[in-house]
Amino acid sequence: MRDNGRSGVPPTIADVARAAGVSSATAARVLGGYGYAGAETRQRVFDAAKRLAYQPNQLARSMATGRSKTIGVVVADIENLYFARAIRAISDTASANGFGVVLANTDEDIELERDAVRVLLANRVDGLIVSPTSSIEVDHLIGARDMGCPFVLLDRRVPVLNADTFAIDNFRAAHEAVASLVGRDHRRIALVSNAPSHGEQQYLISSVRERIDGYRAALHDAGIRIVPKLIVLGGWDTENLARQLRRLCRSANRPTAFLATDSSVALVLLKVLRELDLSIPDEVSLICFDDADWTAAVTPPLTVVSQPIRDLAKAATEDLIARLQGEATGPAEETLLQATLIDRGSVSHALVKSRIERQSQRVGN
Amino acid sequence: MRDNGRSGVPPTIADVARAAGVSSATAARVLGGYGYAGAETRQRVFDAAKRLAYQPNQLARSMATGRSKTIGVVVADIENLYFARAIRAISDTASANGFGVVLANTDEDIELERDAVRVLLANRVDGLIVSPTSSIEVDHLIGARDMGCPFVLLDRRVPVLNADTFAIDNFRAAHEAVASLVGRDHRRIALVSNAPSHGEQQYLISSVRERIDGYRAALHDAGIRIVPKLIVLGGWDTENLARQLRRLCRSANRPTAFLATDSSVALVLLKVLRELDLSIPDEVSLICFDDADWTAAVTPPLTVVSQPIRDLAKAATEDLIARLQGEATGPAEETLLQATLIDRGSVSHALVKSRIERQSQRVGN
DNA sequence: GTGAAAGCGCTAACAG
DNA sequence: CTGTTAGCGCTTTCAC
Repeated sequence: MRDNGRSGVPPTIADVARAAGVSSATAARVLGGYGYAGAETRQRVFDAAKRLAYQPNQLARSMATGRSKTIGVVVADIENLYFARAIRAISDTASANGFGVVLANTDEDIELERDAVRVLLANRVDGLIVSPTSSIEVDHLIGARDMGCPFVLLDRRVPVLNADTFAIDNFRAAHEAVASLVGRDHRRIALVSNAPSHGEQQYLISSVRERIDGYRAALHDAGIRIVPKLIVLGGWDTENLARQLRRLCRSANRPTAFLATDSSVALVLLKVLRELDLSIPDEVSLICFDDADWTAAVTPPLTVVSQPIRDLAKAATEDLIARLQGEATGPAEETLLQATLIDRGSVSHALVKSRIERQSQRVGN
Repeated sequence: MRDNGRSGVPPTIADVARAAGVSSATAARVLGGYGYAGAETRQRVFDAAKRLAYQPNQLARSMATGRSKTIGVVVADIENLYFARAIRAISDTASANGFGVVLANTDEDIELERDAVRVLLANRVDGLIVSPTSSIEVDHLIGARDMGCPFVLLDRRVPVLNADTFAIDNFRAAHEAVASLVGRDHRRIALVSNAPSHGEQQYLISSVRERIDGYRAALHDAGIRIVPKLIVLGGWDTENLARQLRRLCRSANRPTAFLATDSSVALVLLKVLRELDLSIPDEVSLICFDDADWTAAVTPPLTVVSQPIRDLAKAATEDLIARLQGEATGPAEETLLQATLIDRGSVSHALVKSRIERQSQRVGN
């Protein structure tokens, strides 16, 4: 009754072996590509396999070998361009190495992250690529490692974990961006992020924290006083962020330039500026992180900090796989890639504005 | 030597059973939540499990039950906003139902799609959600079904497959968009897509084909002649698309309005228009499919056809899971959701332009 | 209620 | 080179 055709029940190695007239061990060896097998036997097995449309059962294989050839990916949100690019690169790199990818979103919620890791562990992924929400609550990651499931960190650093980490040099990137604004005589420069506002410094995800540090350092280097109000944190709440920005832009001391920590923040800012009828770059200059495709198509095109996230994700995946395969067993390493400032024209000289105004008045417009 | 601590080897049900002083069958019953178990036994098992930090091995479970509690998702490209949203919704819906998601990209390449399906099948996903690249080469999908792996179609229809399908009413959406342009006196309306240009009608993915049909019908209804040159197909090649658009915009009979079949196409168009210094909506009107977040933030905000892709993806996932669980065993059904035209201001009256020009000349500007 | 035992499909020694 | 034989960790009859 078994395998009497193509009806619902996939053929097993035993079926193939029977059809080929060999033992299932032999069939397994040729189909699995390990161990020896005579040329003719080999052929017979392949033929039989093709005839029955045999598909190896990776589950059984994993069961027997103890390794599933899959890696788990834990990020905040696939819809976020940055992570989408990362996942794409991870997925490509993984399948090029014969690994599958199983996905989990956390929405920056530590409980969801815990769940996600638990599920992935239950599915016996061989390793994890994680962009952790918290740099404090990391017990589940330690637990994963204890259970023999290694992980690498992507985009965010958590020193206590002592794990291979792949990130941007955020300090430097922010420093460079702010310095370029300072170089055009901007002095009231705001930093805008979606990150949570409540907590202490240490509760911020490392990337944001480092960007803030870079921002501060650049201002400090230029001898510009740091104004706390110019650091705007939205707390993952777009409406809230928009409100804060509106208030800031209406205040007497409106910033002349903004640094947005990602493209979705830039979008909020763009909307607010349009509401208030403030033009870029004449009245307000803007730089944002992430070279989203739309940033080059809008008017004016946006000056951005381009992050090599695909390279980062690829490197992370290759590193994880190398470790899984026993190569690369050294101590934890940190790979820091440099971001690139792409000047497109959303930044102008801070004085242009007042010059224009004076000019207009003279003309009597 | 086994399980002497938290060292690399995860505890099994047998370990828990031993620690609880019961048989592994009993431990399995309480941990697996099936079959009977005395209240006290139950407690002892739970305690032991917690003490050992036991994590069920989903692989072994799948092996024994024959079902893996995972679904495979096959789409063209995660980086594409539309699919990213879909995947997010699928992933959320799946995990709400205790299912995992494993991912595969095809890049609109039929060979990659075949590979992807093969890998997913090998991993014994219980079912598939597919956005097929071709409506012709679908043997691998039929094969999957024959092997007992059911699938639902997302976004694209393939009637011969006779599978549950979840898509937008693309004909109607395009018809409505074009009609709204016609209503503002546009008569030279171009349709722009990334889809391949070479093949016959039938080789186009269904969504694009239906949008073209809707476009044609709307023009026909308005008594406007259809000009083949106004249907621009890029063939997944952005540069090529840009070239064609540039040529079209420079021609004497430049279209007064464009319908872009997705937001990435709109991006290309936006860039070309900026190059040629054509302003929206005064000189050119534009509607694009997909309510990408940036479309509302740019100047002017773009009028879009908003597709309920998240709802679609959620419905697809729920339907698949229902079928997997034996509920919903009826014949294949097609779920067509309606898109919504969101008017934001990138469309103006076709005559405005000439009127403005005449005015300017009168003023002598 | 609980335990013993037989698989799920494959790999991995180990003989021959 | 090829066949035999144990498992991998869990579920699932079937007795007790």
